[in-house]
Formats: sequence, C-alpha cells, structure tokens
Amino acid sequence: MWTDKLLRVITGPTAVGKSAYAVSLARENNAEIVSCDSLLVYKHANIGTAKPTPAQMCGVKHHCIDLVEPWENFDVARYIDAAAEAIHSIHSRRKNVIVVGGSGFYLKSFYRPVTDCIKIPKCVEDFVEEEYAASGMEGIVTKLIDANGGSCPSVDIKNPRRVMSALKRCLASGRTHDEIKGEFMALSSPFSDYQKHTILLERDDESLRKLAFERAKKMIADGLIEEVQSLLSSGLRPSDSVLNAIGYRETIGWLADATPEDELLHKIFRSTMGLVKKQKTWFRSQIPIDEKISLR
RNA sequence: GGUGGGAUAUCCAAGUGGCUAAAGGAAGCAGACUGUAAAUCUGUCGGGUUUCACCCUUCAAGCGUUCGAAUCGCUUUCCCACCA
Repeated sequence: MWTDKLLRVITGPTAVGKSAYAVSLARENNAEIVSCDSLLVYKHANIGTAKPTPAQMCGVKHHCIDLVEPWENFDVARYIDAAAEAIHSIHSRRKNVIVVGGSGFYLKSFYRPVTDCIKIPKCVEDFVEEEYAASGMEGIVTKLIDANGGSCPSVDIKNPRRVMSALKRCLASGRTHDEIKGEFMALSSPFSDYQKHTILLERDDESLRKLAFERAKKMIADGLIEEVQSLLSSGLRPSDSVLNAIGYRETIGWLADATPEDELLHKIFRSTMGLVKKQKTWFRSQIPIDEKISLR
C-alpha cells in the first residue's frame, strides 16, 4: 500500500469532480482527506462553495473544512498550519493522506515557499494603507523604489496589493525588496519533508462546461439566494472574503438589480468558467503535476 | 396614418465635420502571482501582412454635400414612444 510520508494530491478545475474522486480513492486506501480550498474553511457558507455534504463524504474524514467563522480573516499561513496539523494527526493514526482542492495559491504551499516570516507591525500596515489612500499608486511605488535602494524592484508595480505588500515588508524589516525576495526564494516549502504525488483531474471542455452549468443551476435550486441573505443578515459585509466568491458576488448584485433569475445563473456560470481558465493557467505554471487523469 | 426618438464592432454604450479602426464597460483570448488567491493585477481585443509600419473593410442601406463624414442633407428599411 502507500508509503507513510507520502501525500497524494488531487487537483483540477472547479466542477471536474475532485471530491467524488478523492472520496472513492480514500475509501479504497484507508485514507483521510485534507481539503485545499480557500473557501471551504468558512463555516455557514455551504451551498455557494459547493462544500461536500456528509452524504457525499461517505464516512471519510475530511479536514480543513469549517475552520473559522465567515467574518474572520483567513489566509495561506493559517491554512498551512491547519493542514500541517491535520496531516500530522492522520499519519499518527496510521492512515494515508489525500490532499484535495483547487485553490491554486494554497496548493502551491505544498511545493514551494509561499510566505516569509516577516512580521508586519500594525503601524507599518496603517502607514502604507494611508499612503496609498492619500497619494495612490504613484506614492507607494515611489516609496517602494526608495526602500529598494533606488532601483525598481521586481514587483508588479501596477498591482496595488503587490506593491503595498512589498512596501510593508521593506519597511518592517528595514531591508530592500530584492534582498527579501532573494531570501524568500531560497526558502523551502513548509511541506518539503513529504513526498508528493500530484494528480491533475481533467475533462474535455464540453463536459466540463456542462458540469459547471449544472452545478450553478443546482446551487440556485438548493437555496443559494437564501444562503446569501442569511449571511448578509448575520452581519457579513459584501467585502468579506466569502461573499466575494463566485456565486455569492453575483447573487448580491442580482439581489440589488432584480433581473430575471436566468441572468443570475448565466452570470455564475460565466464566472465559473473564468475561474476554470485561471486555474488551468495556474496549474500549468505553478504546480508540478505527476499524473494527469481524464475523467469522462 | 401622424409626430417625435433611435439603429455604432460579439453584447451594452460614448462619440454631432479632420487628432476615429472609433472612449468606457462586459464577454472572449493570453498572461503574472509572497500572507484577501473563487482575490488582485497586466496585455490583447474589425480583418490582413514583411506587426514600433503598412494595406483593406467598418458606425442600418443607398445616394448626396464637403478637400475631408459615424458625425450634415435626402430617400429606403427596421425598432421604440406618444397621438389617431
């Protein structure tokens, strides 16, 4: 059977059928599942995230799901901790691990460093945010170049989040961006102790589109709109992470402009296909794939 | 039947004489990726080629005015509104 210290990783675009595939693999191999999904970590967001139901889990234990309340902040660093703990616990029970999910950035943490250890003090955080609010991109880019010893750093200087994040790191550490980046690249993945076998699930365009469409349709039928209303009435704001996700975002817009329900379905489907595209690009360039399996 | 308003690229939509192959969205396509990642951002986006350049075809259709028209005029077709 599988060796200890091996992580089976299953990924693929939304709606290919990762969950079902993983569950059956887990049942055959005495394994538990570690979800790698940036949205399944939120409690009370079930329909829009296509969170697997107990019935779908078929008795296989799932980890890294429902970790935090939907209004809490969550990020890769927290995911890494949770996943590491889950993997450790599964191994200690002499069971196998299957990592399943389509969240590219989170998934990348299994192969490469994806965060560094620089702590950003609150005052630096605030300073940079205020600087951006006051003087825009130009202001923070100038500051970043200064902080990098006058030369333009290898950062996407048109992307506010990237620039702010780089600037915060420089200010917090007192070092140049290039130094920080060099060190970062030399780090190893938090999961580098494990061997990985990574499977990419695929499907031809036609049937993937069909599945994505059916899934969007089912979400609405299963009460997506009601779920959004209930999340909103529990005090969640549209800017909070979960509500920014595909399905939720469209529903919030739809609730505001009262167009036919068909339109909502169509929008969700479109966005889902956009995500599929992005995921494929990501998997191609960022994730080392060992095996591709075509589902049909 | 009458009057008024409209017809712009895949869709929505700016543009009222030259700097217009035509603003801006959306969709599409390609891509980036150090802590919101289902996020954020970039490029491209009429057609063709020898692609920092050139050529062709576009603003409902036709004709006309003009050195020059998506923009002005006439006619036709279609849509919308109101009046009969």
